[in-house]
Amino acid sequence: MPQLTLTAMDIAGRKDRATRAHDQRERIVDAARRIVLREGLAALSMRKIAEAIGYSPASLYLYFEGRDEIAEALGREGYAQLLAYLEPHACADDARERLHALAHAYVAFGCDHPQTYELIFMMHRGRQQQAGPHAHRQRDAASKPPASDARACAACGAQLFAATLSELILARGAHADCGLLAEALWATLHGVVMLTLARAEFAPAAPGPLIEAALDAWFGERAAATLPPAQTSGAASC
Amino acid sequence: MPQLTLTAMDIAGRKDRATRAHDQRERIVDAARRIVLREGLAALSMRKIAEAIGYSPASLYLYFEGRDEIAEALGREGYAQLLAYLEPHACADDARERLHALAHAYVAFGCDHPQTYELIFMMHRGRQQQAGPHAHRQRDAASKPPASDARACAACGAQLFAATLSELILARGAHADCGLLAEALWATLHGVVMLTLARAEFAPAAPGPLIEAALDAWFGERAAATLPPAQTSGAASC
DNA sequence: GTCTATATGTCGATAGAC
DNA sequence: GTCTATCGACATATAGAC
Repeated sequence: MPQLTLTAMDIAGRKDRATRAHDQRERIVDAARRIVLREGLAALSMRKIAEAIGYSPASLYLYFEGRDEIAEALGREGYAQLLAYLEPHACADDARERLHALAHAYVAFGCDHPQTYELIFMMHRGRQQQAGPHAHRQRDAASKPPASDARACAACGAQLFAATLSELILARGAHADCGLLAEALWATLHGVVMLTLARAEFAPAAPGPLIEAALDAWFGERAAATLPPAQTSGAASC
Repeated sequence: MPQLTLTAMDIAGRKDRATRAHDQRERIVDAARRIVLREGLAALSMRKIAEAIGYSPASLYLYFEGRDEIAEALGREGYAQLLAYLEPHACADDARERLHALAHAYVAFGCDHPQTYELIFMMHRGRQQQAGPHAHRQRDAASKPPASDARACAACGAQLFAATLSELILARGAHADCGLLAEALWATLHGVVMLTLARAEFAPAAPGPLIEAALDAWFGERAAATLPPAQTSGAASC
């Protein structure tokens, strides 16, 4: 049965091809990650990636549509890194303890891995239309999903804290709009990170005490009974 | 007295020259501002500025050392704009009312003038070393002051709120570390703005209620007695 | 599948004529 | 003081040979 054998080989060949393509994509992303970690997202370019893996720039287009797709892959990866980094800090039994640990870890991650944090939350800015003459075609084509998994990450920043926060509040018998407070908490931590990364002059002298003060005022023991009630507008309460 | 006349003319001439130079600088900055407002800071280039005012790119270097100096001038201007925007919102007699108005106005300014906000707080990022081959000379020369008035703006973000905040807290007889809380408040508002500017998916559904919730939890009437005490570490208390 | 070569555009900054 | 011309570098992306 030569047909069967041929079919089997076809399948094997297809698998091989798929695997090789996958490996190449990984090599490319690896090189891209090294560049971003060393020089920042703004310095990422097809040429540099190609040079780093001994390719010609043209070959990269066999595996990725362009720079943006590579950057997006790095962003996904970065978000996974952030989650992995936070996970061990979410193990405390006490909700309050857990919330504090998570908050400090979040800021620590952002400050210690600025390039990765930038990848996650700042993919958009700069280099808006600095591309070549064919960029508009790319843009039109890429306008299908503004970001394939953007919605998945959407409120994820807040959701990182929402569960713990709701547990904390419920345990105290208080009734508050957890979604709103989680967003506020996320914004605060994000703000601390961004101010720190923006300029040394903007950074809070000591982020640690600042985070403590913020959490204490919001969720400290003495604040237990004073949380604002769920509001009529906006996000669903917990 | 020909000497005197000559001297007088010299002085007049010098004044003229200085005035003209000043006018030219203004023309340049005006054009630069228009470009940034229309296309963002990343799109600001010497060539575009020159074209906008009918100059050759080379001529700009007679009035500015380079792109960075122009951007810095725009940043100063943007900060002044922010202050001017906030001022009318700081007129309420009641400290609590004033704090709320300031907070909302701050976020509104950032969201409504993203390019200007970027100019103030994100001058640093991207385009780090995207310049030409002679950029290193520039960098060496410019390394005297990392930013001439950076120190002046340093904790200004927090200071925008510190006075009102301290008044509010003192009025209630509570004792808290105003500096720390002011920084936390600033970080929160900055975070809200940045998340909003970064991506629609990140932005809080409604910034208004979020700000209200944050302020209420921190400084709401029911939170009056529960503010965290001044801490031993960090900034000076008020 | 990979590369060379190229098209097309961007930029900062300078030298030297006028 | 202003411009032309240019240097030297960056980029995205494609066409077509091998």
